[in-house]
Amino acid sequence: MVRTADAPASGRGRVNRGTEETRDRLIEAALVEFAANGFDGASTRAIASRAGAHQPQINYHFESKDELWRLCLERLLGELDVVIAEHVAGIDPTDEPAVFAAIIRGLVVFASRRPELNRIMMHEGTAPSDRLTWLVSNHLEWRHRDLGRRWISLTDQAMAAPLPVDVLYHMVIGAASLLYANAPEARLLGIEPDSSGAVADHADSLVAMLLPSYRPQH
Amino acid sequence: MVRTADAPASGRGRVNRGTEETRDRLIEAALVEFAANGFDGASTRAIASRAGAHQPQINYHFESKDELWRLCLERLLGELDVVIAEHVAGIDPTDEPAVFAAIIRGLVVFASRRPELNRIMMHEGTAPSDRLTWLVSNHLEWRHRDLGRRWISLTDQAMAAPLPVDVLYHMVIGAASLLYANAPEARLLGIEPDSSGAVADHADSLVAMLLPSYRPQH
DNA sequence: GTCTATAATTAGATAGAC
DNA sequence: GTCTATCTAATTATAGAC
Repeated sequence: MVRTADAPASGRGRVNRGTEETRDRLIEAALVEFAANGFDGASTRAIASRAGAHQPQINYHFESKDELWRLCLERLLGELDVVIAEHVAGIDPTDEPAVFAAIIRGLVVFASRRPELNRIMMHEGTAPSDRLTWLVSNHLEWRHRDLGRRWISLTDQAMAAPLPVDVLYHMVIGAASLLYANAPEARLLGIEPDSSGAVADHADSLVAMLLPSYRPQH
Repeated sequence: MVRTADAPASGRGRVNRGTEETRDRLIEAALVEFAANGFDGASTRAIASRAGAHQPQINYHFESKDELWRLCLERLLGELDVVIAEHVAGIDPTDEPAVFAAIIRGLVVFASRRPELNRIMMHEGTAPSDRLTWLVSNHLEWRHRDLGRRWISLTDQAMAAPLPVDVLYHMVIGAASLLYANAPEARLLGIEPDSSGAVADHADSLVAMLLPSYRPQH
């Protein structure tokens, strides 16, 4: 089914190319600015400027800076899910170590490609706020529970390193993502986080440390 | 040699009790605010209020908000050095795995006691800035080099996990500190980062993962 | 939908009385 | 040294022409 030019859609299905594109560019620019400078440090002027738009367009396309922030998080988390799904695809779901290893690899690869998500979460996690409460209850809680369940199952099978569940989540995310979240700092230290092969090595090392008795088949 | 009351010191050696105390409280309050909200999110009014002082006192005691921030970092880094020195004290310096393990334990213990340092560093590491350049060249560079040298030596002795030097620093710091840096997030997930015994277990787990063949004597 | 102009608030820093 | 009052600049959000 093709939509013809002389019969433009109306109402709920209506699509305005120019508008959707600007909205999209604003979200993309916002997520970069929020990641680099935090919520308070990211001015709506800087966001609009990065998107090639004017500052008042933000409040035309979004209810507030807060709503824009939430849309940034949902875009990034959606992309994370895609990358993890790609890594898990084709693996036997009953092979729990292999699935867990694929999730960890997905986390490392995503953190290197899209450091913005981990940057924003590290900014927001340092103090209670309405944004943090929204983020945890809508997006983080189930992910945390899911990873914990998998870890306990692997622990029961003696496949897991001796790591308490309560530290697993943050240790894994910290070990997987700080290098990329703080890439500007790393570069000043002479490290190039995205150099070829380094990301895969990083992921392999982390998997090997978490699942000492697991050896992936090549 | 005792300074008598009727001969108050003057010039460079002069000490004003009230002043030094206010200055001290302002630094302590600032470091908490910078850690919670980032440099931009921490207003000088909020800092002064937390210290029980008025906002203009900040510019009386410090040249600028930037200088106050640098003094916060130097206080925190000084405290980190003390905690690491305490953990390394009494260990045979030629026992490289034991020294490395003690440093890691010191990092975990300090991150749990004083999460402000890692919070601030995670805020600042997400974008280039004069603050970040100052921090890296004055305080982070030598620490990074020192840890890397120790890791290479342990790798040569086959005591280290198969982890590239270039990822070691951030993986260790991320694994050691994210739980405490993002404690407000962890608490919303139902985790109490500072519960008794958990910090020591965290440190032991991390050491065991990094130095698989090292077994500490109890 | 996009633009200019601006309202309303808050920021860091300063002046001057005490 | 500490306080009140205030300056200048920057912030988010809105009004209204086009």
